[in-house]
Amino acid sequence: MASLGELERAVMERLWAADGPVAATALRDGLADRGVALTTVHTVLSRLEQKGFVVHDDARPRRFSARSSRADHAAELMREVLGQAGDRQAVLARFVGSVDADEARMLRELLAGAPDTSADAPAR
Amino acid sequence: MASLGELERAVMERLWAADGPVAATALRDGLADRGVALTTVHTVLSRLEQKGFVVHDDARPRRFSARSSRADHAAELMREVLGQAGDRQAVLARFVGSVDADEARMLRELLAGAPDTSADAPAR
DNA sequence: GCGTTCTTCTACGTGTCGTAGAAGAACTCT
DNA sequence: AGAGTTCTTCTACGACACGTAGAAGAACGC
Repeated sequence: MASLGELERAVMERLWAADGPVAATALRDGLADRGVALTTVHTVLSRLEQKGFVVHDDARPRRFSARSSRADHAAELMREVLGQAGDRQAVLARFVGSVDADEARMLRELLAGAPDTSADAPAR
Repeated sequence: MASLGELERAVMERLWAADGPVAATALRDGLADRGVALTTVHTVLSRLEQKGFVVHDDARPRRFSARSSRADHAAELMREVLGQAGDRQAVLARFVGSVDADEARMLRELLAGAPDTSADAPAR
């Protein structure tokens, strides 16, 4: 799994927060606190594209968007961790043991709502 | 969160698999396929200690052991991902939507077993 | 057409990680 | 105790990822 650097994560955060494609200039402005140059933003965007996290359209001022939602990304990471961890049951036990009451409730509801076979993974 | 390199992960894997402290030489032998030198193993162990993943006793041929179990580590990673991800509900929904029937069953059982407030997070 | 803006190429500094030699410390065995 | 063996620590280097951005060329607006 490719993990993200500091700036890369910040950029993804902006893309996830946006409700549509975003131009590089807008991203630079959003990252004004960091004072990064536009070219820096472009470099990062290229790298994110190579890693498969970002795509851009071919409109003239290019617009970039995240390939998957923040939630999808996070869920995928969780899956990955679980998958690579040998004893899934043990991991899930520790995980469930550490969630707070709120999260436990959410999990119960989600598990109740989604019948077993779960052939319903939304198209994504 | 400090993530692990290739060799670092391999070493952790051995430590997790072992049922007790392990000497550096044993680790090197376990990693024979890689043909790493003993000093390399030591360097990696030092770095892992700095990162808080490993501790060693003061017996003379030093013995190293993982600070937390593989399952604990994985569960902690899952927590971390969930925590940093803004909308926990959305993430959990995606996650639950992606687990297989087996995992769903485990989760249900674990959630049924552990009462709500979960004021039982082990000292650690 | 001409200035402005965007895109792409190339590059460098820093930090992390794999890799290990050298030198010193400690142990074992006789 | 002495000598050889083994372990530990220090130091270092190359590769690669990432933050950073300048320069040069491409496309656009007017």
